[in-house]
Amino acid sequence: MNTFSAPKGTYDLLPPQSADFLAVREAISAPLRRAGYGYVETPGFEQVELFARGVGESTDIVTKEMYTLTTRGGDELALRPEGTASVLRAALQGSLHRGALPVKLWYSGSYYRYERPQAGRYRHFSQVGAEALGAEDPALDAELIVLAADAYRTLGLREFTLLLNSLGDRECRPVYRAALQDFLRNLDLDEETRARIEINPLRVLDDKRESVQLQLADAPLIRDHLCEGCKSYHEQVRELLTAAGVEYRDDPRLVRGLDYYTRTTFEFVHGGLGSQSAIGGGGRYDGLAEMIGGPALPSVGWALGVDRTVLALRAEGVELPAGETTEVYAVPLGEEARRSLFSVVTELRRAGVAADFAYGGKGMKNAMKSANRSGARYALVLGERDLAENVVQLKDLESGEQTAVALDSAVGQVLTKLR
RNA sequence: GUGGAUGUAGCUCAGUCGGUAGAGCACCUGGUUGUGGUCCAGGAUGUCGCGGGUUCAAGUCCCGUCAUUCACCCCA
Repeated sequence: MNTFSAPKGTYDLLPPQSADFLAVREAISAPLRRAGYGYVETPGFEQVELFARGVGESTDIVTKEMYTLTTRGGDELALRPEGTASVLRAALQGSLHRGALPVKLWYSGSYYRYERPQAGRYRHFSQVGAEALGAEDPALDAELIVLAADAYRTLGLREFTLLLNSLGDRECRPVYRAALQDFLRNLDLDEETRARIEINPLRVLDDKRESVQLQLADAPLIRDHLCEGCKSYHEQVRELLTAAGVEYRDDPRLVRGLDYYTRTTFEFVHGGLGSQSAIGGGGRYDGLAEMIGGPALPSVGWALGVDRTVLALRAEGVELPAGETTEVYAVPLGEEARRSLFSVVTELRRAGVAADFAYGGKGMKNAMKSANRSGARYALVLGERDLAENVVQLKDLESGEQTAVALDSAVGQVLTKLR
């Protein structure tokens, strides 16, 4: 038995399932690259303060879910719990915001949160994200949402819903916040929730407990408190989405767990994951750059959960196309054959053919079994008899037909057969 | 942090009333001296999560513990 196992809440990605993850990352990122988003990669850890100020001191992410550490030099660091704060920090540090705006960036990586593991919730998880920095334009919000929805569709995902809301801006949100607090303070709630009313009242709307939801029926909604600017901005985003054929559902209660969101807020939810239904989400964060010490830089972005998207695809029974499969499998018999065939395989690979080789000195029978399992269409069999005649046996594994071809024309023959 | 469920072969699981373990799949060997997928024959594999208790006897009953898992909370 293994002495070690992956830490709680983590898992290893192994073949063949790992191919699904690569396919999901590719399907999400390819459209971003085509839409002018450049690749950005930031460290796996940052100063704790960046997340505390960026994500929000009052959020669960910062107060109880970060993996923090103190270096020998005394720096307080945290494994990144999300991507936006890091990417914005990197863009500011690299002065990208001094060039043409918006700056459009995409990224893919691992994130860490210390939470109780559960279906679709891991301590180490994988996201692909996109951020568009430095422009206040409803079309930019719409662009990102359309790119995400289209990526899901391309993967074959069907049963997801896009929830849309506006959280207002620094002008109208405080007014709403106060109105909501007045309402919430009169409800019958537990101590922890009462505390939340004072720190982050909007998040109370997100409570799933029925006893809480029943009391929230008449809660004031942000949409009735939006200022003219926010109202018109949100309306434009909605129109652009509709024009693009992207379906959405207005959800006036949609709140996100990160404090930096303003105006447009959205979440993609899927019913097949158990209780963790969000497969992706994001929104506009016009004040974040200033919160982490930069200039005003209105921005919008999202992150899609790779693990959760894979779970959603499995829940819908979507089969992703398999990745690279072996086309030709080489079976050598004996030392001399091994040397010759190895060169053939190398040449095939250099010519772009997916070729594999029976390593480990297997017997004929075993080697053929491996050839079969590799999924290869053709096998190349080389033994002493063939060497004596300077030929190699080219076998079609589907039909079982086998023909001898000249050893030095083998690569060409295989290429002709395959193409 | 709170609550529920489950831990038996590599995987999925069965195991009756307590009598020291079984199936399917996968794997290996042979049937075939140099030919796979099908078929046939044979084979290997277990700290029954761990520790303790009850008992003549524990995979089975009791207690503890660890792990996994689901839900709350929170979020991707």
